Amino acid sequence: MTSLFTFDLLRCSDASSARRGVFSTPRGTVQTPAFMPVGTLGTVKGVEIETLRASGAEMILGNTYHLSLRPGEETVAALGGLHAFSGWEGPILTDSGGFQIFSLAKMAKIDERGAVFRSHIDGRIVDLTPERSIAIQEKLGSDIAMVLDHVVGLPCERGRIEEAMYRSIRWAKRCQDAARNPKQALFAIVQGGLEPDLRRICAEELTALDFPGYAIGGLSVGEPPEQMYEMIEATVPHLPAEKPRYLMGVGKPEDILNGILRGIDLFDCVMPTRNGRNAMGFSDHGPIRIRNAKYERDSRPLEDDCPCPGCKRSRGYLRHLFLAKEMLGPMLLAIHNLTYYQRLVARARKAIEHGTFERFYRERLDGWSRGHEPAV
RNA sequence: UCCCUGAUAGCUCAGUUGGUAGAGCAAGCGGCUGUUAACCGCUGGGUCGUAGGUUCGAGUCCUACUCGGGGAG
Repeated sequence: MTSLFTFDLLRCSDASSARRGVFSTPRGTVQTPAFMPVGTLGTVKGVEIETLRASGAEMILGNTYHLSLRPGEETVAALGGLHAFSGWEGPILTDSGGFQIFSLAKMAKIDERGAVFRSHIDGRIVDLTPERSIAIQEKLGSDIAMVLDHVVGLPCERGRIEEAMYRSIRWAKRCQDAARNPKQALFAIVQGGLEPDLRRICAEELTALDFPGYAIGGLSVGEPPEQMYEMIEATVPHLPAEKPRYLMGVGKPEDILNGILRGIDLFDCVMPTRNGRNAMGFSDHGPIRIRNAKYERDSRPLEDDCPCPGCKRSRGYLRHLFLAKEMLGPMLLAIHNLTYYQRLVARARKAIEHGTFERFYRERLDGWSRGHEPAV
């Protein structure tokens, strides 16, 4: 496993925990810090493969729970695995279904064995255990599998956080024992809510189990961003420096830079695609709500220097597409946002290489907080 | 010429036995963080066709008129 998956640190910042690395997998390398678009059902919604590649994405996500319900991991395997099935030839990371235990909690019963779901599609019972999650992910054939974890919403009383955290460690061990495929790396997930000492304990115990990568989970589930940043700071020092660190489900552009500043290497989030479909475009000047009337006759692109296909059109045109409910509107804004996120992490990588990341960080946060651009 | 029927928000329409009006869509704005989301939420907006009458009180009842739809001759 160590030979197939390597993580090389090219440079670590002197002034912060930011670091520039390369994560290598049998299906290609990933320049870090990296942002991974979310492709829950074997597609990054509304974005074709070449476009996704052109946006700069190197690794994408898939989801164990969703794909096992539809079309089913056996079907994906029969069609050649998730890569052949979807057409994405680069690295794929599959989430374990742990987040769905949380987000579909009304339909799930959780105990030490695992979680029993009612399918959100047809109400059928789904039995998701650590072993089953690994078996599904091996059938899907992703390059990185995630351990099944127990996520709790925040804020939450310490007792429940602690219980879920220790259970997550035991489930991580069971996932590790169940994993068979040497071509698939298994990442562990640190839980512990907003309790710094629980975060530390979890990080240390998982580190002792020696995983090829570590994720920080259970954040951006209701807590203010400052608390999320504090939890990253409480966790990162207790993770092995030579392994990639993945902040799950995060986040807004400012969250990404705050994560990088604190030593995170990998990010994923639905925000660029979902918010894009919902008519919000990201930019260096903050969000652009393209439905707003002020863009009706705005001939400028979303961003002047963006190479994405959406930025070959005017804001007025993009607004028209949304008001007319044309599917191209959501597609173009999703593509723009993915491109924006990729350009953001690319700039961050360059800045780390040049030893100027902290300045880049301050300039960007300042630009977003000013929140407006020069008048037309 | 007569009879019937309709006129309520920008649009299509609800409005119980009379107690000064609602919905959907549209519009404006906001939210979205390991996707149950091309989704969800909030807001604005109407001298109830016009003029009279009955009534304590009329979008609701009566009369006339205007405009639209249907029918008879």
